[in-house]
Amino acid sequence: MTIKDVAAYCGVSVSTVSRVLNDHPDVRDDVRERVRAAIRECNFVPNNSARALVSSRSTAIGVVSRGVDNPFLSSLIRVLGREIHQRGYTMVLQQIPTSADEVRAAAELEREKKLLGVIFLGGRFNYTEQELRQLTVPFVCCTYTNTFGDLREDAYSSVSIRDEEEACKAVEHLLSHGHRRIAVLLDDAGDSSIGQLRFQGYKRALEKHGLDYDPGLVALTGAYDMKDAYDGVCALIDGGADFTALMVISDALAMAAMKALTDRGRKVPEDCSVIAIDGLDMTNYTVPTLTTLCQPAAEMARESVDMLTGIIEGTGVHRHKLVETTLREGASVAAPRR
Amino acid sequence: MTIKDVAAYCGVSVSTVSRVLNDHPDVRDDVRERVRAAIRECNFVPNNSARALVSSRSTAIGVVSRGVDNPFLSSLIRVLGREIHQRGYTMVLQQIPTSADEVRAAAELEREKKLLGVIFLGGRFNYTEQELRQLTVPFVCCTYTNTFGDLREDAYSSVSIRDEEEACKAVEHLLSHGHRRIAVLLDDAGDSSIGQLRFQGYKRALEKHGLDYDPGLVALTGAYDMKDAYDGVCALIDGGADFTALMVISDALAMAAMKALTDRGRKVPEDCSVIAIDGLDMTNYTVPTLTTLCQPAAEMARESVDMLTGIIEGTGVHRHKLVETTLREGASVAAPRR
DNA sequence: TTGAAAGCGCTAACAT
DNA sequence: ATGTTAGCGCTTTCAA
Repeated sequence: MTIKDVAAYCGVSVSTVSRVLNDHPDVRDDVRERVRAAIRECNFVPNNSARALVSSRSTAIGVVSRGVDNPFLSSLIRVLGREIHQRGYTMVLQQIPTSADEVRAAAELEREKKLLGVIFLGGRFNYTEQELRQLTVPFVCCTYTNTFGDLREDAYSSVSIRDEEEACKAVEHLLSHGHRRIAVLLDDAGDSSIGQLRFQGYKRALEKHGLDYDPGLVALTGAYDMKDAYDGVCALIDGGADFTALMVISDALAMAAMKALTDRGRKVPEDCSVIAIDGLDMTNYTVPTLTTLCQPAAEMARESVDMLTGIIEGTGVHRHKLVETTLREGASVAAPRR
Repeated sequence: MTIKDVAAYCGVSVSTVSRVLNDHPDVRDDVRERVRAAIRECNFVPNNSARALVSSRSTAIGVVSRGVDNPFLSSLIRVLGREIHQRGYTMVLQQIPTSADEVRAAAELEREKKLLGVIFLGGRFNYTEQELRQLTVPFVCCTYTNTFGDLREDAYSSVSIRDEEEACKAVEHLLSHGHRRIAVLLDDAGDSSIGQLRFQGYKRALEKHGLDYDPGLVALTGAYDMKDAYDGVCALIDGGADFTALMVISDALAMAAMKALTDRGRKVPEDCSVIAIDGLDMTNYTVPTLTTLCQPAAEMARESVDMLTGIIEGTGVHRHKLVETTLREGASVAAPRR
């Protein structure tokens, strides 16, 4: 069933059907109705590939998100959708597995959907100029910046928190409560990841306050996974590690960590304080409520869209915005007992 | 930058470039290398719209999931991806907002990606034959069935749990522990939703065991939302409702419910037991661990793909598979104190 | 207000 | 082994 069949079905030309499809004014009302009826009766659904192939301009902004089940990214996507729509653009969302290549995905999407620009979510930290040449539209990295790549600063935009600094702040929050033996839980997924940056922040905080870094206080998870996090913390405890507080690199892993502590007979926060970074809505509902540094998702989404539309419309230039987290005091941090 | 440009760039014809792109054997090795180099140097990325438009057959199976942040669906998607890939097909994932029309989305995707079939996740319960005629390929509803629509049974496949019966089982689990005053938490999103079916199950369990249905023991959430669930349970308690156990229609809402109970000074399970339906991995990590009826996500995914590929390959017919949940005993259910 | 016709970028016969 | 060419379904001039 094509536009041609519909045209034949109601005795008009394909251009007329096309006009109806695209709400062009130059169609007589009765003809318009006749075509509409035909479309309905034939269950005709236009082929977007063909449309995209031929139509020159679009209003599409691509959002390429790596990781299907990262809840922080999900909340970001929701706000992005709203912001993009508000500015009169259309969001084309592409979620890809963590193992996939987001740049390639974006490049293909750019051609398929005639994108005006791309917003990357949860991508890698080490893009090269070479690989980004696949893209011919402007892009912004949301939640991260190209720390380890060789991109020129004026070649893209980014919105992110200072991961290292914020992790340092998290540890300092624990320090300010009197903790001195502070453990850390992180994923050892890759070397150029958010986890590593936050781990650096952990070490810097210790150093800054004259504490020794003790590798025996590091719990590693093989993957970014709650079971692994749970096991990691259990192993730490079972190994006899002596700590009164735990810094976790993300809210999701912190949930598993609190469970491990509880199951091993350590009350949170009495026996062990826990702090994390992210600020998921969900961790408002853990018992106890998680204390965490919230990333300003709404602000990050707004900034990303602002920057991108600025460049698309020629009114802005590439920038790199750093946003601040906000401490959300739950009930998972207290002074150490001893 | 098109295939034509690449062809010109290295002095061959477009067909040769096309052959290289599609790994056709009939290209001399040195030519193949030359073309590959050109593709790299030109940062050429093929236009999938054009490819899809012209190529007749594909191996694509569409997965259309309504609801970006339903964690149960996320886990399903992961398994579906694996299963589809294993059978030599390609998964084309489309996640759409709850407000969107999944049938229309699927129909557009069908044409764009030349789908062989569609798997719907989290869709509506009331499809009409008429609207489904937009689709010209077979489809299966995963996690639900067309309870309220007029689809003929042999027009589609489905894999789901018996929502009403399972909810009934959940309540009976509470009854078996000696509970008699059992409250329920549900979303009043729509009338034809999973929530309603499970609510029916709640009422049936009471009836079956000679207990009166008390509207005063129903907590409603406006939306499917943790904050609403939390407020709903608080309102129930503050209103003086007298109950020793709570049945929640989903794991996510149960997390919020347990938090509300805890915040209002009711210990789970000592003062109030909680049971839910879903079996998210995450609720293994709540404190206390949630007792819940687990939907067999892996089995559901496998069955869905089996059914669909069976029909695609002509070796199967449309069926409606009902799967059983498994009780995962956490620590959120105990005998009532009084 | 309508229709005819030229492509959009690509694949797949068909020729060579 | 490589090139030529006819479309895929649609939008968009341009003419009528």
